[in-house]
Amino acid sequence: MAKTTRSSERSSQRRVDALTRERIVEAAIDLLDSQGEGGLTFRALAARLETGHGAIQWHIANKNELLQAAADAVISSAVTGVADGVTPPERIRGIALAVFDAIDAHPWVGTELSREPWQPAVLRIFEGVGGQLHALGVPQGARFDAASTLLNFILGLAGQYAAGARLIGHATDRQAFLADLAARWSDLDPARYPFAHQVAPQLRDHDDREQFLAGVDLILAGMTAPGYPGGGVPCPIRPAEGTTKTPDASAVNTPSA
Amino acid sequence: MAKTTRSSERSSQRRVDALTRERIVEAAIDLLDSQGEGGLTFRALAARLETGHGAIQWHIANKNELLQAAADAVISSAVTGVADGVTPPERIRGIALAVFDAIDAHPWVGTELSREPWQPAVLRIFEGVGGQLHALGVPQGARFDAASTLLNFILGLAGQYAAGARLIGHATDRQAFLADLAARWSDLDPARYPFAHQVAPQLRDHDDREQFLAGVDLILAGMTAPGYPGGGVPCPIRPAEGTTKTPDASAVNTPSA
DNA sequence: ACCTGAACACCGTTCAAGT
DNA sequence: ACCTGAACACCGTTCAAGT
Repeated sequence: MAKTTRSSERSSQRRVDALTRERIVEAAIDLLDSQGEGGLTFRALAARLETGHGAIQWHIANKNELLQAAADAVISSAVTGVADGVTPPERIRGIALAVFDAIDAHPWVGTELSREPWQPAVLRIFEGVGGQLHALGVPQGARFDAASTLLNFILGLAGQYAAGARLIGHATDRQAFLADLAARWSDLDPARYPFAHQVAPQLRDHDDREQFLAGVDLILAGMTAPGYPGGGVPCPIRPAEGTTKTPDASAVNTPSA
Repeated sequence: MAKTTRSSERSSQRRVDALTRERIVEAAIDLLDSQGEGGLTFRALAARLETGHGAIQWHIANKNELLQAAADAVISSAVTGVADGVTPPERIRGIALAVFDAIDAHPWVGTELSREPWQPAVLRIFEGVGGQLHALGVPQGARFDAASTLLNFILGLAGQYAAGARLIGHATDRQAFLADLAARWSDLDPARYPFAHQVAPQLRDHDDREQFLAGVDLILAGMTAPGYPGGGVPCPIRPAEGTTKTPDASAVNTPSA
């Protein structure tokens, strides 16, 4: 063992705070959390890591790569923590809520997710929800569309929620922000905006997290509804006992043709 | 009439190409369409309008306001063109597709919609879909959540689709882009990413517009599914005859308490 | 009221030069 | 291989000064 760790020994003989990709991403997350989305610049990052900004760009090519790496670190740890061994709809809800809570804690993640398609973090979410559709009873031909629907809903909320957080500071300001927005909706011409005018009171008092979960449930309900492909089968939101076990990879990958 | 048009006569006596908010927004849209999202700068706009960039910022305070105005102009004209007098689900589909097509023609609109919550353009979409929910049979208490779900789905796709368009040039490149992405999904470790690995072929051949419509239909199906509030009532996607007329504003605004 | 253009305070990225 | 720091080519925004 002493022999095999030669290279890691050598790296540990450098300055303890050697500049690594990992440390850069970590510092970027700290900076984004504490200073907001505008707070991440190569110069600020360089100051925090006590180096030049050119040094950072030797490890990470550009800002896009840095943001994707930071978002993936947050989403990866959020999705990994979701309880396993529950029913498929429960797992989908769990993943969705984990993403929501991650964005709530790190609003810049929401901006980043909705900014770049199919970045690693987005793929994780797609896989997380898509992997449950087989066990949920959605037929092979409809799974891609169904997963895409859930993903786009999650990303849509991610963007909106992040934008809201960007606008207001946090928590307490939210009440005032919603009250102000609800007042503006209430003042809208009922002839031109009857719906917005009508739901203004609900806007003021609603809980984003609950509304998000309601959206997930609505889409889950649609997947098993009569009229949707694969819907109408004797499989309500909760699958029949005995089918809740997550199928192994080989079963999932059985070609459908 | 000659007397009442005095002020408009006076303004028409100015240079024909007087700098107005309208002309600025129009030029901004042209610039965004032709040069892409990065093409809109106050300097480029000033050059095109043959003035200084300070002059523009006298009419429009900042870039955010300019982008919102441009997006609203596009969405407004798109939503206005949707056929009236059809069934509620048909109208929701029509509005959703109008938004999709507008983003397809002006990808920067997708970026802008997903960037800022409750800007005028977003409110138009929200009203457009939300206004159909009553006639669709969604009970009062569930309408806000339902409209929000549809809206977030649309905005999620808006952001992703715009990001895709930002990445690739247009049309023909799309085939290559999807083929490349599908190949990468296919190469993913089936043990870690079974779902993405499995749907890779579908990703390569899918049509974004059809998938978008499938998502709208899935959510519509959920609204009338058993298990969802108001679902299970004898009201399939198409409401019973005689209830399809859009209720007038006073009926819609009846307080529910 | 409307427009000008210089000045300010930033950005991300590049790159020759060092160790 | 890894890091430095100056230089480049931009931004949006502000603002005293004009007409």
